[in-house]
Amino acid sequence: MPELPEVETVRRGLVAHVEGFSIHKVEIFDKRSLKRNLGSPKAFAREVEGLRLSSFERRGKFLWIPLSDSRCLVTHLGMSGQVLVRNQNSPEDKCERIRLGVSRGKKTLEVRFIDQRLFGAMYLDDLVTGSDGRKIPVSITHIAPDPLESTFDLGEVVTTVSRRSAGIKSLLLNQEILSGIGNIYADETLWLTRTHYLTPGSEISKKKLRVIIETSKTVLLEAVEQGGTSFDEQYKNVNGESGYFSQSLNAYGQTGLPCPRCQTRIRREAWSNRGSHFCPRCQRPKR
DNA sequence: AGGGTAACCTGTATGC
DNA sequence: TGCATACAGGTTACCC
Repeated sequence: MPELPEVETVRRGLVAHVEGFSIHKVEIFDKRSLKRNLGSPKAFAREVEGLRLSSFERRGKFLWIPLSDSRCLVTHLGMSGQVLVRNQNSPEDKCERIRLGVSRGKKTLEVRFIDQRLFGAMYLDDLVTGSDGRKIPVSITHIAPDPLESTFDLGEVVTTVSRRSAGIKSLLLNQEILSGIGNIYADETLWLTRTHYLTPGSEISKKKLRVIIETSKTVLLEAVEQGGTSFDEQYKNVNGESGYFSQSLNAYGQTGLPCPRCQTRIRREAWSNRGSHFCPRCQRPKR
């Protein structure tokens, strides 16, 4: 479910509601949500309890809380993960997998990790200094900077993409080239730039690649401003509220609806175990 | 090395 | 109602 804008919305929600709180209790309802954690669930709880939530970091779709100079708690939401901040004794949420009891002074709250499909996870990890000098979890050293990071190198990404023969969509989704883009924002970026999703990266001019990557950044930023994209119960911010970017979608999930530019019906094609949405007229394949 | 595909899971919507 | 199928905001392991 969550791509960069949704994860950033969650991050901001945590900053607003639980920054400076300390973890006093850990409850694990489903161990499968710790699948990327190296130690046992007990060791996880032991290490996390007592620690202070001093800051919330993000790269692409990965979120982490530094716990010391060399350790952190990483959260990845997978396809269906949510983080909700609830009052103590709030009604139960479906598919809650992990609960962190947090408090500051007299104020006590719960940070609930919800995940229907179990593709997401929370796990403890070591922090290392990445190539750009930023401290990141070891497990994400292969994840490239996202377009919203100050170290993001547009020229480098354009060069990489221009050397690849894979389709532009799979390159935009490749988190080792640039991170944060998922199926929604890839389809939206390609619609905005009138690009067919199967066009090989090497067949697109550098000038146009530059426009495509810059457009992806604009789309991500606008979606962050709208609080992300929600079309069902699967994505909510930390308060359980929906984001509004779904109202701005031009292609993703718009199958059969008129293209906002030319009125041709948006088509969905099965692609790589998922779907690709595009306008067959505005986004013709290069012949 | 790079590209494509299947696998990991659960829940909901749709059609017969 | 019951059953089968399709589909869902991601990542990774494993083929070629």
